[in-house]
Amino acid sequence: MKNKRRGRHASSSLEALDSILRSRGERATRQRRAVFAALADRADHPTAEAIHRVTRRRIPGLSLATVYTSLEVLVNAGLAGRLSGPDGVAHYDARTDGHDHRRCLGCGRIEDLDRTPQRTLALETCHAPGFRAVDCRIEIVGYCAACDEARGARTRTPVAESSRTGPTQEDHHEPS
Amino acid sequence: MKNKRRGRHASSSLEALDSILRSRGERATRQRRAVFAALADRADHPTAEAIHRVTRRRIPGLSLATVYTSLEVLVNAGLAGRLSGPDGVAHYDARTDGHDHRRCLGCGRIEDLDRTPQRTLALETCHAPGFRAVDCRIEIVGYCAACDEARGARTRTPVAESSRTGPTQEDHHEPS
DNA sequence: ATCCTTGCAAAGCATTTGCAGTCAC
DNA sequence: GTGACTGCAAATGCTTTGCAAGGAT
Repeated sequence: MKNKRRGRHASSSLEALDSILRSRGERATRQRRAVFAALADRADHPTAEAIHRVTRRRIPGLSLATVYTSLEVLVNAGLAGRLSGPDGVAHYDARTDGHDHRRCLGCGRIEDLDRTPQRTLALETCHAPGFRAVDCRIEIVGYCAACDEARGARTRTPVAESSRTGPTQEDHHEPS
Repeated sequence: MKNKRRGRHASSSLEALDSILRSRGERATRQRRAVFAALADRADHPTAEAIHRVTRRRIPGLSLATVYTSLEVLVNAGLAGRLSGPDGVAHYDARTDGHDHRRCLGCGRIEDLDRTPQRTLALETCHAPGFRAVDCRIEIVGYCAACDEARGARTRTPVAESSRTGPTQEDHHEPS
């Protein structure tokens, strides 16, 4: 089963984590390392609760509140990104380079898209007078192969950005 | 004062509202008409609470819960769109055609962008195998002229998608 | 030794829901 | 007249916060 991508930049980044945090006057605690490692270990974009479930296995007493504050620290330090979507819950991203996302309306899964031409174009053309652009967020919305097939020939209503009542599953399966 | 854009498609759409709702077996109530009118009346992208403040002037007893459910009905009927962003609150949009947005990190204001080349490109190229794309959401993030100037030469940290602790103002000024 | 962090629980928000009264049909 | 809709308030779910105990520097 697809275990590609696991531990992709965990090695290099985990070493940098300590010094980056310390250089910001913040402490490199076991909890923050675990949260960061759990995030860097995954190619999907887990929620705080998903990260909590994983990290709790290594650190049983770790609380969800700490996961939230640790993620906040990581985001502020530029070591993680936060994604907000129609589901109303925050998803976190170990990648901090500019890239696009693809969200499945069926299962809620968010995937990375690399070097898309529309991102390049958007960053080139978005510098309108009267607005200083610093970034752009691009998200392709649709159905992944599994969900598209599962729905079959059902209600194929082209969704815009509706359905907060949409996907419930967030977290496919985590490694044991 | 910039009152351009007010009532842009209110006339045509307000007439259609009743029949569209009725054709869906739903009722065209005074509250829903007011919510829709308030939304169509504005070029910015108000929150439910902002719409509540405006509609309450016409219908004093109108509750925030009703605004929420009315907006839900409108979104489901394809008469409005919902925007979710890093601020954690839902913004609503009277425009239902595909278009991009530009969000100011200073004041939180969201503006429409018409026919951007990156949207065309994104919709053309996003049909990857194993994914059926139905839409794309593109948001340019940065600072509007006023906010850019107000910040002056301050902390010009290029923001990615961080700062939930960012903008507080959501709603410039509403017509009395 | 200092004081930043954690864990717990409680508070905060935005949004949803249950129920009785009301209104559109 | 009937059943959907509203208004109120309470409930929900995600996220943040206050405080005492614990841990990193």
